[in-house]
Order: sequence, then structure tokens, then C-alpha cells
Amino acid sequence: MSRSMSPRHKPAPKQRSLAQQAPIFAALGDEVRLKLVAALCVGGAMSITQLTVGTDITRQAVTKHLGVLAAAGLVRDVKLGRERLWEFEPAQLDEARRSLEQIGAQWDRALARLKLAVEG
Amino acid sequence: MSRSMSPRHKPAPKQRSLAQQAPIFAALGDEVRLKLVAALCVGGAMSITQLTVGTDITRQAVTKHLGVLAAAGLVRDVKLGRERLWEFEPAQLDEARRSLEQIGAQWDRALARLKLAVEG
DNA sequence: TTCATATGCAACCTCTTGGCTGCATATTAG
DNA sequence: CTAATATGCAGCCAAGAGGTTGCATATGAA
Repeated sequence: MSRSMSPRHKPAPKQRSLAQQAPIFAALGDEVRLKLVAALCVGGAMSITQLTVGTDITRQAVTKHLGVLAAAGLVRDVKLGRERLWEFEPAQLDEARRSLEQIGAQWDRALARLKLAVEG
Repeated sequence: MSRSMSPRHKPAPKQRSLAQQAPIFAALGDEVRLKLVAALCVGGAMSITQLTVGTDITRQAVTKHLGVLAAAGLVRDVKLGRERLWEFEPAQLDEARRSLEQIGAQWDRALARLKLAVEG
């Protein structure tokens, strides 16, 4: 994903603190929204009406979910004629992934320390 | 994390479908819970009382959050005397991370297809 | 222009969340 | 045994989330 897009060397190494990532996970923490993200990710930009097809909820409900995803920076909208196309925005998802990896790394270190303490 | 623990070759390649991962993200989608996970991850097993220290909410609220994390399989509890120790459980977090990478990979493929189509 | 399509907005509803207080129970310390 | 510590359980509350319906508005098509 965007890890292959930005050759710059961490212009802002100031990654948001772990706790501040909660909203991103919260946005992903809903089955409907997760499906929307997946759909946009593989299908490219789509209109609200298109995204509503195949769902058992109303267009307005979908709109609300897209709003939540947009607030978390996971999707972006572009007006095109009378319709509004939504597209996936990989940056925040990358950051979320890095957060999980960071937690995992800390856990690995903790395990290593424990192992050393036991064996040592 | 656990990726370094299981040398087996995918005994259950049946990773839960993306949509089914929503509960895990939802569990991580709260600042308090994210901090709890981080604390358990770096600090090892801790009791409810210990986890409550440094928080501005009550012990009962912390208990509820731990319950949510446990339901998502992100933490596990062990009774020890009159206290109940909670510890981080990396498996589900690994799966969540894989899900994000999967989405990212799909996005990368979609981008590649688009690029090909545009460049001819 | 006129009709149909794609959305936007707002009000309203119900269920869930996140927190709190109070009281009961189990264990360990003296 | 008795007191202090660590939790569990239940009930109560306010705010927020997820959905719906109804009606207004902007645009493309005929």
C-alpha cells in the first residue's frame, strides 16, 4: 500500500501515540464498514448507491458509515456530476498496521526479557 | 509476536473472513482498552487493581473493558490467589494485523491494475 | 422543460456503551 | 478469629451508535 508510494524518509516521524489510534480501529470495528473498505479497496471509487447494493441497510445508513470512515481518514470522497464517489485512502490504514506491529514488537521484547530472566 | 512461535505450516489456513474481524478492531477501538493492551504487553501479567492505577476511571469500568478485550480474545485471565491476573494474548492481534496487510495488498494490486490500464 | 436519479438533511427510535454506586464474597495478613 | 484487600455482581444512567422514514435539492437525460 502506501509504503510503496512514499520514498521520502519519514518527513513526520511523529507517529501519533498509540492511544490516539483508537478512532481508526473504532472505524474498522464494524462489519458493514469493514466490507465497505474492502469493496472500495478492490473495486476502486464507487458511489453511495453502488455501495448500498448488496447490503440490507438503507442508503442513508451507508452514508453514515462512510462518514465515520471519512472522519477516520480511511476513505475520501470526490464529487463527480450528480454523484459522489468514494475511494479508499491507505495512509491511515498503514498507520494502524504499524501500531499493531509496534505492539507485537513490544510483546516480543517482553517475552525475550522474560525468557532471559528464566534461563539466565 | 506469535509469528515467531508457531513453526507449523498453517494448520488452519482458514483465516476468518475479513468481516468477522470487526469485533477485534472494535475491541481495539477505545483509548482505554488500547492503553490496557499496551500496558499488559510491556508489563506482563497484571491485576485489575494494578491496571486501574494511573487511570481516572473506576475499577469496575476497567473490569468491563478487560471483559471486552477478553471476549475478542486479545487478553486472557489467570486466577492467582485472591487476585486475577490478566495477560496479553497475541494471536488475535496477529490476525488483525494480517487482515490489514491483506487489505493493503488488495489495494496495491488494484493500483497496479489501474496503472497498467492507464499506461496501456 | 420535465422526469428520473443521486444525494443531502433532519427528526426520531432503540439498543449498546462506558461509567458509577452499593453491597456481597473470597483470601490473605495479623 | 478479625480486619483489610481484591474482586464479583446487579442495577441505574446518560450519551452515542446504527437504522429508518420523509422531504428537499441538484443534475443528467429525453
